[in-house]
Amino acid sequence: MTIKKPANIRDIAALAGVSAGTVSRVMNDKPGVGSETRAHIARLITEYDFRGDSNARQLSLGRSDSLGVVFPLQVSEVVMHPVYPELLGSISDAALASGYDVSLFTTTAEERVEHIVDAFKRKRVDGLILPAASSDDALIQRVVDEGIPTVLVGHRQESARMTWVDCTHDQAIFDIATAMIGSGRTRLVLLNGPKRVSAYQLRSDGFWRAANDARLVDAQEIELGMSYSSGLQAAGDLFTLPRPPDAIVCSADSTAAGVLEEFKRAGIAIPMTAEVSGFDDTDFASHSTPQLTSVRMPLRETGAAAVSLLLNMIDDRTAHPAPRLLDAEVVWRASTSPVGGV
Amino acid sequence: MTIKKPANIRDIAALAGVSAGTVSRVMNDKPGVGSETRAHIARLITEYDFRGDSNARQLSLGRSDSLGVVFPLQVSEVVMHPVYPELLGSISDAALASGYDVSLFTTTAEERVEHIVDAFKRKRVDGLILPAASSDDALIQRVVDEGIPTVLVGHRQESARMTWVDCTHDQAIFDIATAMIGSGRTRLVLLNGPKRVSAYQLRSDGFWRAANDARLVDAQEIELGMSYSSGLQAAGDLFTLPRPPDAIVCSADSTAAGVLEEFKRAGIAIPMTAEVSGFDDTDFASHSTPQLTSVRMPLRETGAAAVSLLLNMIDDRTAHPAPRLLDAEVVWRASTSPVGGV
DNA sequence: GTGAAAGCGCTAACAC
DNA sequence: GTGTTAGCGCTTTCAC
Repeated sequence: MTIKKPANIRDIAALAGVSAGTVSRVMNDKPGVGSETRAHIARLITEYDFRGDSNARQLSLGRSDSLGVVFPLQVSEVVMHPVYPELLGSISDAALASGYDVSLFTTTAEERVEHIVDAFKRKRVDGLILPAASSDDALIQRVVDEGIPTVLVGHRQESARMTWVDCTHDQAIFDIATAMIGSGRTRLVLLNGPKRVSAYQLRSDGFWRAANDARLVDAQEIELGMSYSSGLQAAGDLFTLPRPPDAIVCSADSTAAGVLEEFKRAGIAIPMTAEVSGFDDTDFASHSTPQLTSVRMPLRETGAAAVSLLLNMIDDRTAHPAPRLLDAEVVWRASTSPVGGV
Repeated sequence: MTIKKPANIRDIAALAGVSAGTVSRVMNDKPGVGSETRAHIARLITEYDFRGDSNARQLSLGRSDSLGVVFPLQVSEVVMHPVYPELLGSISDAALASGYDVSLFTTTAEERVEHIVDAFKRKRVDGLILPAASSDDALIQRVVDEGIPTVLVGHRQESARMTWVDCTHDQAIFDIATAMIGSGRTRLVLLNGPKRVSAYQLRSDGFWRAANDARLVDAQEIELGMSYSSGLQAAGDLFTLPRPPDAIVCSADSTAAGVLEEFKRAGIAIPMTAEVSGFDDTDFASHSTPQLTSVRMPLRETGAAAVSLLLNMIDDRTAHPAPRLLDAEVVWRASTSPVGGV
């Protein structure tokens, strides 16, 4: 004969001969229960595999213990594709470690913005992590208007209930471009994504700061999709010019891979005739010929920091945690000359 | 003077001079409300931007309107990396279209299995979509035991409350290998992922079916991680053999990219000396030199089908929808000889 | 067609 | 220490 499974906290209470309140105290590790009673109740909870109903708990508490994460996951050339899975994984891990679930929203398309705001208003999520936002993102404005606790990742903008986490894209690109110039290059090109995406704007900033510091006259920036094919094509185009570049800084390894391939086809020696760098430090970068200088972003730290800041804002309605700027690391490899010259 | 925002359904009811029940009927498009009353209440709801509290609704209804999706998102060589974002995006889109949210779980590691079961038992999710499962997955057993409505993606296993969606990995690889044999190749190699992952087992099946049908004696399968670097290395190793292969079937474009690169280094002509194929039909495949024959999986359809089957099982506790097998498509390109021989 | 009332299962303030 | 009580905000019978 099988034990009828107790359905709710009152059933457990009845079994233990106590009241529901006492069981609640035990389940939430609250004080005010005698150690024997506590042990007894704990045993019953385990025995009957009782978990409670989170909807009821959340209704009572007025919160959802759930974070919304907004990711434009559609495969798109615009988007910094390789970083998403890892970032998402790290956010999820960090949330879980703090007892939060992650609710996923996959686009910021105009018609979906209201769905995200709605999720907050209906108390489905307590706050938002919003990566890769651009300054003209409609969702940002709404989030500010509604006072939704929000942490931006990769876009630096603050307001009362909004802060950000980012890494030093600009400094990394500055360091790379400066090293290229230091090794004698004068005709630099940046193959960049669209600058309305903050991460790309920052890379542009770093690139131009390096070019201007060195009073370079031949630097240029080209905006394109961050794909293998666009790198391939851009490299082809550039080398039909009368004075082709001698250094190409790419905002993605995928684009750099296209450049490498086209250079191979065209017989252009790397790094002798032209230096090339990538971004994202993918598996490709460490195994291409030549190996590709690239930039490693601190993705797991970024995710963890975003969760930590957000929980901070959720727990304390008046908190306004300072933004976090983490270090991106340049991984120097053979596609650029050694730092500091030939 | 700003209007004090009505906090709950009773406030709206008071404003409309009706009872909460009536407002509830309007919000859920239920019959039994006069059209004038309905219009009036609808107007107030819009005016005050009232949404209701989903925790309360869920408590009352006993469900969460939320689907759990389990994705091992940690960057890993074992995992079919490029398909995840798109699959996840399509699941999310389909769920949203049916009024469901998506709750994300990022690992099936032993210690996390209970967390996922827990989420169901606490009514945080109504069911599970579980992609890329392998047959020895501990979560599958738990899910069956607990009777959690579940749809497997990429692993074919059924039980009372569990069904699956998959595509024809095996047939695609069979077609490719058969075409290679048809164009005169006799020494085929499959570079495959670990066979405990069902998708890789199926590719193995298709490969060996083709090899056996043709009574090939020189076919072999090598298990490795599905990365660029493992393709690079495997290709190098294979061509130190006395009788190197004349056709390499890869279970991922990333691996095929490594093979292509190594062949280029070694001066092996493709497809003349050896044919090569990939899987996933990434951007690389359509732009490499030579362009890469690859397999395009119906990812968006897969996600949509998974959601549809799952909602079916959630709505009807006795439903046991038939599994869905979708077609994977071989995209023939220059890295293999034309279908049917030279 | 609409209102009243009884839950859904939990938490927390207040008694004792 | 522990029980009692009053919600949390919604849905849904059951009257009228």
